[in-house]
Amino acid sequence: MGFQESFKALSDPTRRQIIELLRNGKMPAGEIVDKFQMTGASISHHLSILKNAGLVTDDKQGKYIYYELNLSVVEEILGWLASLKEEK
Amino acid sequence: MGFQESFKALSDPTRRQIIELLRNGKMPAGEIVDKFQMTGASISHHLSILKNAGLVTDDKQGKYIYYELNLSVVEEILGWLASLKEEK
DNA sequence: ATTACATTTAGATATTTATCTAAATGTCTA
DNA sequence: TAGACATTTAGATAAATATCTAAATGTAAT
Repeated sequence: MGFQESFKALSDPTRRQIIELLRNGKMPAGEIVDKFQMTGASISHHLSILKNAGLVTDDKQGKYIYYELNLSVVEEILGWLASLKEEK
Repeated sequence: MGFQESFKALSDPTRRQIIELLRNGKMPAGEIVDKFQMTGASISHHLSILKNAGLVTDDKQGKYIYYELNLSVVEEILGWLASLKEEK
């Protein structure tokens, strides 16, 4: 993980929308797919990038894989950005 | 501008380092170049991406071009990230 | 005016990335 | 156990990106 992957993950508009969707709680992959005009394979790719960056976690429950926002990574990024406001 | 360009700009490690350098105040392009093992042309390219994203401003004074961090864009990103902590 | 300096622009190349279609994997249900 | 469903993986392609060298631009100093 690290900022590299986090910011790269956030630099794509589809992935930012996915993250916004997940603000209200976990959601299965298929339901996420339904919100976009893009193949499931593409969304799956985006989800794996978000997961790799630590921004989401996944939880397999039988047929479904639930994705959930991981706020601790969001906090790390917030911390870095906030530090820019102070001289070193 | 917009989040698209901001996050893309922040997704490169060289550009994040440039931003950290500018935490302590403005700096001319050449001095920034000196901090990296990369050609001036490449740094210039990175600076133009940061500028295009609104993350830095430039101020030409004779021979030198001073770059300065623009915290208002940092604040916008902070705002978006912070909003992820609240349900919609 | 010439030269030197500071920075950017242009053009080229190799790498990364977003997306697609098709195929594979795993799980449930009839 | 077949078939349907949910999701991912593989492989391909087009577009974007980071970097370089070389050339251009603009400014200052001699």
